[in-house]
Amino acid sequence: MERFSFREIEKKWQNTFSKENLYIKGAKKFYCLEMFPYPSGKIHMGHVRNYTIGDVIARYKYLNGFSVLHPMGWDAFGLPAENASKSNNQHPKEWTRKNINTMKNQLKQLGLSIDWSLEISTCDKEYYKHQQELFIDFYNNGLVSRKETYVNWDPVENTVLANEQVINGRGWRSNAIVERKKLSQWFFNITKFSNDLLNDLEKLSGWPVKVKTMQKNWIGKSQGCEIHFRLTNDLKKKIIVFTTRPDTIFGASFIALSVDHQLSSKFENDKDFLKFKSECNKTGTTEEALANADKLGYKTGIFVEHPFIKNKKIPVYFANFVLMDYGTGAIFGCPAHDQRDFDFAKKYKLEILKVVSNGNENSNLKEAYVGGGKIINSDFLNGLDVIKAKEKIIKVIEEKSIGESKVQFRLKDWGISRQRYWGCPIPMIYLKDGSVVPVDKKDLPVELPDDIDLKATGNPLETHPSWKKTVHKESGQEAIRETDTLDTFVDSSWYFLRFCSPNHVSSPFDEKEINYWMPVDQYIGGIEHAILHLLYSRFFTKGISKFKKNFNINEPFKNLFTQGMVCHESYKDQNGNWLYPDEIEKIDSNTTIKKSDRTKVKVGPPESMSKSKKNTIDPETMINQYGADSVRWFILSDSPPEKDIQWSDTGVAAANKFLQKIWNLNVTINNRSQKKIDLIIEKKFEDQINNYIFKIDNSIKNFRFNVSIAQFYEIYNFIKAYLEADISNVVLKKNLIYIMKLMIPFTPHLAHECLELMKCKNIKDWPKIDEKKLVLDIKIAVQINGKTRDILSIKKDLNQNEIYQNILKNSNARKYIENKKIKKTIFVKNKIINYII
RNA sequence: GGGCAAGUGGCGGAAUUGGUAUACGCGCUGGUCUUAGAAACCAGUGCCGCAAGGCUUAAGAGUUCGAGUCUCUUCUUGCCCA
Repeated sequence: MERFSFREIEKKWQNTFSKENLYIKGAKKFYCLEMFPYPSGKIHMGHVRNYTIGDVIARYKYLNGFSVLHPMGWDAFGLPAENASKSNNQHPKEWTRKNINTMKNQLKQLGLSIDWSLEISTCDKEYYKHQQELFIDFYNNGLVSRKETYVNWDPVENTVLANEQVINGRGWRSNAIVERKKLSQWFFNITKFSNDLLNDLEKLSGWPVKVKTMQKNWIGKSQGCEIHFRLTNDLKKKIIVFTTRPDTIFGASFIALSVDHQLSSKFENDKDFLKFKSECNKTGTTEEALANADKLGYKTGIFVEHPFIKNKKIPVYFANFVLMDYGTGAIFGCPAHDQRDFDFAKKYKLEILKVVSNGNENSNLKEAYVGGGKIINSDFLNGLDVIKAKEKIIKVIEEKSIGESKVQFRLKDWGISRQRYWGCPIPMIYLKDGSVVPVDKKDLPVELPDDIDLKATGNPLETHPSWKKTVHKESGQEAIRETDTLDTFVDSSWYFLRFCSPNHVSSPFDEKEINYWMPVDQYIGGIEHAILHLLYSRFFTKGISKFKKNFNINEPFKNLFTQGMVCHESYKDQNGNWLYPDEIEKIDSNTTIKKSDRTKVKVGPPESMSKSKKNTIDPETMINQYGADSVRWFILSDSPPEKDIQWSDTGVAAANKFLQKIWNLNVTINNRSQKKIDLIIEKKFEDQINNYIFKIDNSIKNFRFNVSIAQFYEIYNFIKAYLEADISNVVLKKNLIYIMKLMIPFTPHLAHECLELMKCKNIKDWPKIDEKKLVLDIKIAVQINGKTRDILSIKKDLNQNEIYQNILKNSNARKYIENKKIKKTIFVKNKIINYII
């Protein structure tokens, strides 16, 4: 048998692919986009899976006559480049370029249908120049502001972290305990779009429900109200609190203020208070940190009146779990029905009064009861359920003018300042007279300086001897540049727009191209970006549509697919050190040993591949060993794309074997000597192939690539069984060509090579299904009392009686119905007959 | 604690959406070929049983002529939010 040499063939076809142009604009367009990678060094299996899935879709659409935009680029700014440069003394620019080159070559080896002429890199000044322009546009349209706020400060990375970068109170990268620090920061006013971002989720029918739910929870719209509490010693003054549970007002036993509340000015000279305040600043700002932190309070000695209970005085505290940027920076505490309030009340021995019945009114609470129920101990609210009580109390509060209904969002403005070098400079300057203005658009880009001191601590742009000094041309004033750079999430919030016209010089994008290609028809990436990247991209799209007149896009991604992770077992030796898969050997199903010293190895469960656990498989090694087609085939074959997949060496070897068989089948049929022809056999053969085409086409459309691949295995067995049958070479070849065309999206190199062997000229002609032939010989299930007793192969459309006669003649179900009284017959034509006896 | 998924052989998984449960692959067993091994090829492989047959989709109930699929309860796992 001829051996299929994937090395030669893959190289040959990659050359051809690079010359193909998928996106000649036609009547039907399809924008297929996978999340672009961070150039960290080499590609990993997660990339292979992501881009293979994308390539199947892109090629499928291309072969079905669509103009396909299938670009690739690099999310090239970010902290790792800076860290790497510190440890190996290489400039971030060089490090990044080197990685991009490596990874680009690796991606090319996968045989992806990517149009590399569209390549962009976010660290190129040609890209970030336009980003700076967009920033200024956002600024001029009131969508950027500068605020002094508390931020999550990572003391190891020396930088500000977004809330989502804080995990369990620690920095996501450094694992250092996060502190609260007050800084002046630039913000995108994403909260101006809170309602749109929430409501438009409903339009996104092509998104996974799961992702939409996560975004909905993240935006977190809640109905609540403000309530005014008058100070007992000065009735003209009041504290305004915000609450989402006004129905629990009768259970209020304290007021808690943020340490930054206006009232704190009274305590500026109070040493104890200042000490308390600095203590508070050690707590992070995430909800989780606040919930888990020890509840600390500082008693002010001030009291307020309860708005509904005469002569009830409520003490006022400063508390560490109340933040100034949530609501009004003041809350009322109802310990019985809020866990934080409960913890606080226990600590400071405050009253805990139940106002919502948990069904057991006289018991003492061990923790807060946050469920629903009837209101009790609450005067005019008694007997109402929580929802009704909320409506009523808000109405009363508004009537008495002691507060008002308010909608609150959990979503906060997007802090984008980073005290880092390797990012897009924020194009703002600070004038001598104290004003802050954008850089003149004509002077863009504000370029990153190359000559920086990587060893120095702090922000290299800040410490650079001259870079930040500039002059404001309009006024002639000396000025200082903003030395913070943009969060890298900004870079990825509009790259999908840039891809539509990546070489457009005069503006970020050519609006004609945008309106042709956008929205992205299929976006593919990891679930880890379910909230931030996708939310920010949606915000950017909505923001741009506010100031670009001809920009008609409201949502960037029409369909979203989130693929699962690639997993592998992990291995630990006797000393607890992680081992790479190629350092171990499996003796039998229970024993795994370390190759070097034959000691036993502990095998851990399959987990997401990560460098720290050494459970990684290098794609390039696999491609060299088995070929790109085999790797693509395996990564699609074993699990549905949205689920996690376990990497298996035997699996990829099996893929390789099968592809070899496919090649041999093509060679065999190509050289086959002509047989007798039996038209009935030929028809049966062609009808069955027609069925397979239908199933494969369907499974590709539904992202069930593992099912498509199982079909190819069946087809192989099916065709092979016909090689010696009375069937003409013309029919065999014609149908094999159909199958090879179906294989192009999965194994493009092999499929093209086979089609060339078969002298197929018209590649771009996806096999059509003959709908009429779809159901061929009928198999009907024969059931007795709902139990299947036989399956009959019969002619189509037989009636009940004909089938009954058939059973009596041919079926071993006969014994169940012969001489029995049939009470009832359930008959579904061409599917099932069920006799009840 | 709340929300959302999911639970099918030794393993990954399939099931035309309420109508043949276990497709396809891996693994395993036997065979052919070979000095031997590897590769390749052929056959078998849910469980119990010699067989006829019976049982089986986490557990239990329900709806239905018929449930892996729909409803309820319980258990387990994963993810997200707290």
